[in-house]
Amino acid sequence: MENLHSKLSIQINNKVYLKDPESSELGKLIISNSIDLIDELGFDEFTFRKLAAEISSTEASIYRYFINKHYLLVYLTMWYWSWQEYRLAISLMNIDDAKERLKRAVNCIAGQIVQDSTFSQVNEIKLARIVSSESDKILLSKRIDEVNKIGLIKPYKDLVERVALLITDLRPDYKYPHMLVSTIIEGANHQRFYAEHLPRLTDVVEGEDTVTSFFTDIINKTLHPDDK
Amino acid sequence: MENLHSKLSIQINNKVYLKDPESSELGKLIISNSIDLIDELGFDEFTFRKLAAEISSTEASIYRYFINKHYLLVYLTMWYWSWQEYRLAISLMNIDDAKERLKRAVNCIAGQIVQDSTFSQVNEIKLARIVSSESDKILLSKRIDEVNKIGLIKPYKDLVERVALLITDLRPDYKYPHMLVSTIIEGANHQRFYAEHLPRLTDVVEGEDTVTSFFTDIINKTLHPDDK
DNA sequence: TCTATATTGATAGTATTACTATTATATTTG
DNA sequence: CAAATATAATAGTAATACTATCAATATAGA
Repeated sequence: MENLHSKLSIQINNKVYLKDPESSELGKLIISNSIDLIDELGFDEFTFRKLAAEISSTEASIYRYFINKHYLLVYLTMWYWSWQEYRLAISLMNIDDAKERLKRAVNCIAGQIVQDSTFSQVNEIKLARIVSSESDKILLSKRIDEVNKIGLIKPYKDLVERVALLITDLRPDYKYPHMLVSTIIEGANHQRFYAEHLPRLTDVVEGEDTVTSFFTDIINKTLHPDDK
Repeated sequence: MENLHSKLSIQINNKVYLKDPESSELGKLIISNSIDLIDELGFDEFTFRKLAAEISSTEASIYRYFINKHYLLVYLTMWYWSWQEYRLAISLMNIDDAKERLKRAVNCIAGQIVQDSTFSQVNEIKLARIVSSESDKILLSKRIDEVNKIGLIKPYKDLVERVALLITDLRPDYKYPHMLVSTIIEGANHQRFYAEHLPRLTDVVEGEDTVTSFFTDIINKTLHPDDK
């Protein structure tokens, strides 16, 4: 991806934080170090106390930014989905062919993440790993209705919608575009995790991006014009 | 499903518990009430203290059965996958046609759960809901390697393997049978949850089992003989 | 430059959780 | 009936998830 030299920042719904972490040095430290720590410890073992120690600050200071660690995770996850939508938009720019657009979209949502230097305090590789293993704690949690009501799932729904539209462009009569997209996004995350820890649940082959091939194959066959 | 009058019980790897909960009345109370409570509160809010209060026992007594609540969840989840494999075996009994066998398998793993009266202390509908929203806390957790090493994921891997074999029977050259099956099982769980809480991620239609139709459609098209 | 305001740090405290330990009392089994 | 076992009752600890208070410092506006 080409470097966009203008200063970009991803806008996040202000209901997720008490004070915008992008607005101060401490806030930026909270974001970048929480990504490191959650990736290292897992979300359950991650605490504001440990984070405070890491950045030589205090629990109380962190609580001025986020009401609790669940909302910090929501923030990170929202950032990630918004960033994915931005990546997708870039990847589709100036591409007109519907088939090619969809192919690129699948690569975007199912493919492996590489570091993006546009956003300095975010390590996208670690963040992708976090979203991969922890985002179900948001999407499938008992708090989902509360979080959804104030609009915090919007970035994810927007991403799904955008790719679903590409499917509808190509095959207007396909009945399950949203289910297909959300299944691919989450399935890809799971499969990548399993490849490392539970290979018997997968068919990954060393040195190949089997996950992308698998979902590309599904998309191709499921939206095959012969089956209209 | 016909009632099997013989006393069946699902065998669970004894490394998941300290004392077999099936071996005593208290143990059975722990299982049945933990299902009720986790379904009601969600796993994060569920504690051994609350469970103890519910069954008029004590935390210490529960700790004699399970070293912690994570392992109790593993127990419940293992039980569920083993039960699913049993259901599948029953559903395939005396059916010879490979296509029909696969179709039935997909209905089993993606379809809606109904109560099974064979196992009295387990409410399968609630348990299915728990597995649906909480099992990722096992499969995607930092403890997965430890849990996997002692064989506690075997029931799930066996279930996936069994269905994957049906796919291979039908299409020996299909390259991703395990990924397809694990994606369907987990995807179906997620989609059912979204249907209730985040319908924009789905294409569910009131009164239809859209989830099963969606995955059946994927299976049919993905394994379509014309694409060989 | 002075002052008001906002931000952070330092410290302390509370309720709850996730356990462990000890002892007493039933209950079962041999 | 004695011995072993299971459970209840109670207590206690370290860690977590916060909340509250106040002092120090930086900043911004008049």
